Amino acid sequence: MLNHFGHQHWWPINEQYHEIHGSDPRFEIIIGAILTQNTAWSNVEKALERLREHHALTAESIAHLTLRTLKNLIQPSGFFNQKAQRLKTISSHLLQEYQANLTFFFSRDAPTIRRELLDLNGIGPETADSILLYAGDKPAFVIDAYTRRISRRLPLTASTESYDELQGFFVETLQKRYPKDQLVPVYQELHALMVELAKNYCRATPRCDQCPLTRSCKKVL
DNA sequence: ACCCAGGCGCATG
DNA sequence: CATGCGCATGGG
Repeated sequence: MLNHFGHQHWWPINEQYHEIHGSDPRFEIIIGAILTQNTAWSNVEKALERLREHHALTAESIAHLTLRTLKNLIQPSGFFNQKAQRLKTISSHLLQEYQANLTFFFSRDAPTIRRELLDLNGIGPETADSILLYAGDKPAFVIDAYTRRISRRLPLTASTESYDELQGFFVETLQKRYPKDQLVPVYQELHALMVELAKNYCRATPRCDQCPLTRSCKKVL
């Protein structure tokens, strides 16, 4: 997939990104992970841009905005009533418990942070793992609708697997193949590549959970 | 006029 | 416990 699609460079965390956007990319990733819940990324970009224009890409600002203003800002990303509340919840949590210091927040092991995130209303397993992997550089493999679709149609696992079971399959397989210090970049790249693969060759159609992958899709694999 | 998108929480049986 | 449903927008 890497040969076919090239690097996906999702959420690059580097100095350059920080300079250009003037906000902590880790916080943007946290916000983006919530805004993209069952939503096209193009819509999330519109919402992020509006937040950036209003200097509302920090935990402090979001925690202090009125709910009404926040809903208006993120309106293009859909589900804005629930998502505005969810952004408030995570921002207030980071502010009150960690003084909005993300280095402090991420300075613990992944399972601890994961449990803490799952306790917040509006953060489920995928959102938690996306935050851990792409904002925290923590080894948390992300399972999403695309990953699940490909896994079912190959098939890689039984079709009744839970989130944790499917994640376990990927983690065990990858841990055997890569040294520990390579897992984070491998998780980041592989997840992004599977999304790209599914977008190109494995789009959702009604009652298509068992339909075979196309030949061109298998060729890439 | 449809269908789809990088889920989640809550209400039912 | 496990499905089902509502949430809302913009692009194909």
